[in-house]
Amino acid sequence: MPPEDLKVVDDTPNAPISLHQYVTYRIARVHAKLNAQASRILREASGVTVTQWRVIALTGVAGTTRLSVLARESALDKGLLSRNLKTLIADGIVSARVDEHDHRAQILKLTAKGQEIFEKTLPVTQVRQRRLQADISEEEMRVFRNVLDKLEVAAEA
Amino acid sequence: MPPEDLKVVDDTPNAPISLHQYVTYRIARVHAKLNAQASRILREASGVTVTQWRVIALTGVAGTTRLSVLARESALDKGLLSRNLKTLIADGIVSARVDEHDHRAQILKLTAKGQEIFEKTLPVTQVRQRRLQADISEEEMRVFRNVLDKLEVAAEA
DNA sequence: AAAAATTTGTTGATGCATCAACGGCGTCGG
DNA sequence: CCGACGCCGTTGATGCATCAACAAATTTTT
Repeated sequence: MPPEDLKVVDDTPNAPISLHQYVTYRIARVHAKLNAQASRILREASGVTVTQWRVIALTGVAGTTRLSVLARESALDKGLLSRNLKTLIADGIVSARVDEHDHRAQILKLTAKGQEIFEKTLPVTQVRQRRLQADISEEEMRVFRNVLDKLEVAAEA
Repeated sequence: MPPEDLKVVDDTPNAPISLHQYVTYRIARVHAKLNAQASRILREASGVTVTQWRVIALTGVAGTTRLSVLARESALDKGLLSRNLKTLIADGIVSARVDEHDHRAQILKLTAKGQEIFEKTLPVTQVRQRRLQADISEEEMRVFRNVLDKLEVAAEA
């Protein structure tokens, strides 16, 4: 009987194993739910997708930036960013002009419309963030982020 | 200047805001990295994908199960599961036979080949799990999971 | 100054995830 | 018994994410 194998491990006190399907798993689940929530909130607030909002937020904060910088800062795929920027530019939310000093690169900036979306949406995301954390103490949060850091490092090895 | 807006918020002591791009964001990043790592490890170990492995593991543990049960237990989309099962069945890893008592449902089970993969791969995932947690104390882990739970609840609201 | 290597951003291919619509089956109330 | 309803699993459509190949521009090496 196959169940035996896992049960033994799972029932072991302090078993690191019941967590296999747990940590990675639970992160995946929580991630999916947070993502769905963010997606819904952003769509209602301003009709942008999560990735689009990330680009808008990063660009808004930076004032002026470039795709390669966004890719580094956000850890998002440059191909993904390129596609997203294309629609943001087409929608008049981001402007792009060729860099004088490097003709490969484009200088990205929010348009007035983009700026408006940024300023309107930022508070919405802040409220959400506060709600998410309402029930979590600072100490818990500190530990949480610390563990995330450790997991991220371990995930790269 | 747009940066002002955020800077003010970000620099506020105890600002809940510097975390907007943090918690959700960091979870997304860690998730992506964990996923990529799992994907690589599983491909090397037995040539299955992450979702396939989840199906195999759940089925292996359960001994016998059904798609709807898998969907509930794993919180994966039933459509996604259906597609994955299709290839697992085609590859001779899972067997399916119609339930006598409910002709809509199928009874799923690992084949000998699937059982072999399950038994060969389980330890690999266990080792990985131990590595991931090597640097994390039990207390940290407890807090971490607790925060994940709270976030998951908050994400559903 | 020419060749090689690197960087920037675009595109295509593929796989994953989510949502919605559907056909078939079973169950429950009348 | 039978019609309404809900559940099981499949399929299609769509969007997201990752990887790899590429052209153009720049930088480094020799």
